[in-house]
Amino acid sequence: MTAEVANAPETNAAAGTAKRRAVRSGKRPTIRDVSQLAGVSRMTVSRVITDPSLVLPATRERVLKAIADLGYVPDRAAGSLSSRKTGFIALMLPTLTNANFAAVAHGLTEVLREADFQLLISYTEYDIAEEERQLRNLLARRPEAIVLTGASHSREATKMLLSADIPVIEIADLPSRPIEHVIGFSNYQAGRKAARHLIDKGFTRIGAVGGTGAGAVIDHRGEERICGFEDELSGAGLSTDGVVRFGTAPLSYDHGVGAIGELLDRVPDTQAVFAVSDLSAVGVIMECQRRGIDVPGQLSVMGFGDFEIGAVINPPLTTIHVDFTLLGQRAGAALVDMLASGEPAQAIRDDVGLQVIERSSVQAASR
Amino acid sequence: MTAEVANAPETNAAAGTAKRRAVRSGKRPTIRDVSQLAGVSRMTVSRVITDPSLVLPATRERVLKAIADLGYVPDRAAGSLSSRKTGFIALMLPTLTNANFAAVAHGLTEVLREADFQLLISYTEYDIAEEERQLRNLLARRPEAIVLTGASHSREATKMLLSADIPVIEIADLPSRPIEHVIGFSNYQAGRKAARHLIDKGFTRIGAVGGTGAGAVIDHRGEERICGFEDELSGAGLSTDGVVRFGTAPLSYDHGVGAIGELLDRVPDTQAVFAVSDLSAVGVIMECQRRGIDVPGQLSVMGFGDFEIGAVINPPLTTIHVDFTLLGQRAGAALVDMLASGEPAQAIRDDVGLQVIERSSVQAASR
DNA sequence: GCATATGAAGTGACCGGTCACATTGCAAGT
DNA sequence: ACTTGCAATGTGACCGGTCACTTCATATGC
Repeated sequence: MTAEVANAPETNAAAGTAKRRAVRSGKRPTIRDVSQLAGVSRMTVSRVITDPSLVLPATRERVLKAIADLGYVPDRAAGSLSSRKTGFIALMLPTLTNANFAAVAHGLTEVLREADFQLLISYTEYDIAEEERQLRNLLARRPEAIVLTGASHSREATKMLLSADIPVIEIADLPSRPIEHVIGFSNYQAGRKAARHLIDKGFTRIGAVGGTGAGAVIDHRGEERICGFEDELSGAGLSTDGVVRFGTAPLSYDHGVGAIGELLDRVPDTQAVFAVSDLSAVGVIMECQRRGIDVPGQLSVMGFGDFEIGAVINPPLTTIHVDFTLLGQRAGAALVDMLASGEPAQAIRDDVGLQVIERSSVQAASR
Repeated sequence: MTAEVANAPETNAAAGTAKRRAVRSGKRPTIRDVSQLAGVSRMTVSRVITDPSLVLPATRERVLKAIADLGYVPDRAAGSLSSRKTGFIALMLPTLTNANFAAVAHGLTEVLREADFQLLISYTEYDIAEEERQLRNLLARRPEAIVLTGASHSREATKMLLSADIPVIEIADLPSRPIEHVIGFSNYQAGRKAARHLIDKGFTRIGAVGGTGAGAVIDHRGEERICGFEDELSGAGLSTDGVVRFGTAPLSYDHGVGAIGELLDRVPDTQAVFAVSDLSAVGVIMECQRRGIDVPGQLSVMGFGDFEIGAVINPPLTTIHVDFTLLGQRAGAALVDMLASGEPAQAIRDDVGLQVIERSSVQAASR
């Protein structure tokens, strides 16, 4: 027996029968088996599956019955080869262990499911070399389009993307030289906006915590936010001594815990901090509680990403919101359009924007 | 031009060339093009790709050069059809918006990447009907194995899984009648263990918060934990009045915020609460803070899942840890073994176990 | 009543690889 | 010198669908 059903030989009679049939016939039924059983040609079966309206109801029923009786499941690999349509959309993200990127995947799936596309998800762990490797694997599956986080790719990766000759959408950033389509927001502007917000609240000793920009594993988007933040600070004539780069991507709660320590060592009288990620910001707040530093009384804290946890903690976190689900949905909708109509789509550049969400972790400076 | 490069006509000279070549030749190069350019047969090219050791180094170099010159990327759909090996492993989860399930995906990928398998991820949103639909789509891609969250499937889904005739691994549960292999832990035992822990701390008025068991969208695993919890409570002669089923899956922070309100309305003098998910537990703690209820002074809180946030909040959350990453890795390793060796593997039943993590959100009852 | 349009179903080639087996050249064994 | 063995490469069929046509029957128009 190929596969024993442990502890439950009686599991399911019907299923058992199906199983035995599959084993007996030696292999899975093909479209040919179905056509013979239904007494029609293979093409008719194919039509029943791809566009039933092309087949007379009576015939259709016979075919459907044959399909059900045999437990036939079409082989998409064969179909893809012939029709040159795989129904795959490739998605490459830095990681799935990040609620916002997971939201992108959800948004995309939602839209693509209806159009019968299957997402091929890959992740790079923020590693550009890995991105190239994964990309090669993905392209071998002949996706009809590819969605990836934008802005920084290896030379070879860019080349592969271009010669793949399929729609390419970069998301979660707004690169100045996109490969083709872009649906995202400016991380640099997010940083500036954060700084502006804190400056407008009357703070003058303002810090920030982000990841280090060294090594192969870099969070470019986070770094861009930090750069924007620094520039805005400088532009306002304020010191950037409180901008701390600490630890490596992916940034999580721990990061904030460690980074705020370093920041306060450096600039003890800091009034407000921006963390490049809400997760890090939550870590900052928790560490402050532990140290007896009142947030926002003594230190205001601001994050980025509007993660769910930010709204729940005490004090609730002021942050910058980007609608990642929407971003995924827009990307999906754009792809469905492009792939349905002929190809020569105008290059898209879609900024989904940013929004400061004011909650109570930031409190205007007392004068 | 097929695809305009917005705002950056000068993007990348090399890439531009590749693009033009692809466009000029009209379509992607095939193994035939490579073989002609290299002056060898198609089979030799195929060998260079799948097992270079079969080809003389000199020949190999010529082929590799031809591949590079043409920018050839093999078509796995064609290869799959012929070799009857797709290199796909299907993974079906309730959602990706859950750190623990995402961890499973990560653990699996890690192991499978090395063996050159591509994960085909699908999620069901805790909906059994959707599971069936997704399963059908997945099976059409001819995965060589399938990994899914265990215990409850539709009749039709079970049938499809059995007749697919590929290894099936159920994870994140330990169904009494598994389909084939199981790598997981007992959610029911997790519930009992949680109750035991709180009872041992000396509490007598103990509550719990979980999701409702009604409707199509059910979190069976959470419900099992609640059942185990109830049983242990009853077994100890304690009341189960404080066991609250509230809201629907997926459970997050909000759930705890709402559910603790209902629980305290019902049983105001509750001493300790178990939440079926850490996320919900965090919500409970934050809501208590807001209401001025001291945790753990007035109310002890315990969660499940050992999510990162639990270690960071104040007070740190007592919880039950399950190593989901390990779970994914084990599943991956088992699959690699099965697929490498011949098939007739012994049915696996692997319990990765549970571990109570004591932190300070639970404090022994004062007598 | 007959040419023509239209809908339903069938035919054979083909998609791009890989399988099983055949062929070739050359070193080793007797 | 003549097998024998093996490594390197080639040959043609085939995987399971779908494409572009063709065929056939029936409905339609004049």
